[in-house]
Amino acid sequence: MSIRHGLLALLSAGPRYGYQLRAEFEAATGASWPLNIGQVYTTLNRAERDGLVEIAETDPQNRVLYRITAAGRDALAAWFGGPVALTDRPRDELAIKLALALVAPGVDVARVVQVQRTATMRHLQELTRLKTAPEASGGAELGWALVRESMIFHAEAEMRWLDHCEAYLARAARHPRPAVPAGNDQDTEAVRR
Amino acid sequence: MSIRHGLLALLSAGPRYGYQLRAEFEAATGASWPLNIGQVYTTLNRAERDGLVEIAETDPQNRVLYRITAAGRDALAAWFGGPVALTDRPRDELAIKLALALVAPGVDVARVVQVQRTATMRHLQELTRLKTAPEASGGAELGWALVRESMIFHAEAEMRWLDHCEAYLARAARHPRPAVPAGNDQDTEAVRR
DNA sequence: CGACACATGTAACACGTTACATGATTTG
DNA sequence: CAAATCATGTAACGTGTTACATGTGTCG
Repeated sequence: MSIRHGLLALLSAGPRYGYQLRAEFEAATGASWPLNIGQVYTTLNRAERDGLVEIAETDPQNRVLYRITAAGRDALAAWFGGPVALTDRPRDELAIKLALALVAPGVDVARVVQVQRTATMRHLQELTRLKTAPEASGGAELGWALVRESMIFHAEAEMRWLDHCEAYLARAARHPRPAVPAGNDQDTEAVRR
Repeated sequence: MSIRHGLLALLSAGPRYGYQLRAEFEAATGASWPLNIGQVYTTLNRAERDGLVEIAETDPQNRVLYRITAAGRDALAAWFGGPVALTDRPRDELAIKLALALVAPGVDVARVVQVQRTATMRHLQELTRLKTAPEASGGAELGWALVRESMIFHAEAEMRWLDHCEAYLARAARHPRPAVPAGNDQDTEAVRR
């Protein structure tokens, strides 16, 4: 629901039209997550369906202006007023991947960790490089800085976690699990009952 | 696509049926993201449609066993072989929220940060509490430990980021932006052309 | 028997994403 | 004029999510 709320936030400053919303959304977040223009219109339609926005009028240039409604302001206030909960967050694909690499037979977990480390490291370097880059356009530079820092912090956390995993695996290698004796991959345990 | 690949990973150890897949998936990830049983069947159907799995046979107990196909093994190998890319990851709702709180009029950004900090802190405490909890069932304890650590690392990163944001805001408060003089929230800038 | 867990499946919906169609306007 | 950009919209599809329907087996 981040796009929906994001558009509501922009509309809370006054009526906007579709293209303008995309431009301002990307300006505010530093275009970290490019927003397809079609998505803006579908999201606006659904928000209108739900009574959060309404069509205000038409521009001098014949552009369709959307206005936030009272219900929309309520939804926005609820968004800003409460935290982003755990349950709101999507599954962490990397964590799932590693956890399942452990139970899937014939997967070189250490290699998976290494590949990810390389990619995350490259990502992290790119982000830090951007930090010192001469930011051209003025304006909502602040938001992009915050988003960028968020990405950096999470990438660093991921690097640390990968180190952690590697250490864990190294320890597990020294104290190996008995593992399945024969080559019978087929039947492990049925679901417990 | 994490669920799809997750099921493929489990099926790579041999044929499984729906309920079993859910049980093993949750066991491997520590039930961090509870998996609705309906989701398992729809995902299996779609994977079958795409030729990644096929129905193997029926159990002694009349349960429908799915088997991974060669194409499924290829897809799985590609998943494990490559990193989780940036573009694969969903939008970070918290970062978007903060970035837009900066540009939305009349939002107390510092309060948003504080509310989030409280929630994340509580989350972090719960996670560290779980770390020392006496884990009952044996088995795939390792995966859950890794997932839990991942959550902890990311929660810590979020706390640090929130501190960072607060410092940023405090600095901005000492060097305030001119801000809009009158009460005219309506029209900011049109999209640049 | 009745309640409960197991087991499979379908239907409907949400959001996000892409591709496409259609004009108007600008610009080289 | 031709190409590009602006601007709005629609159609189709993907995954994820929930609710519901249905039947079987078990256990008190």
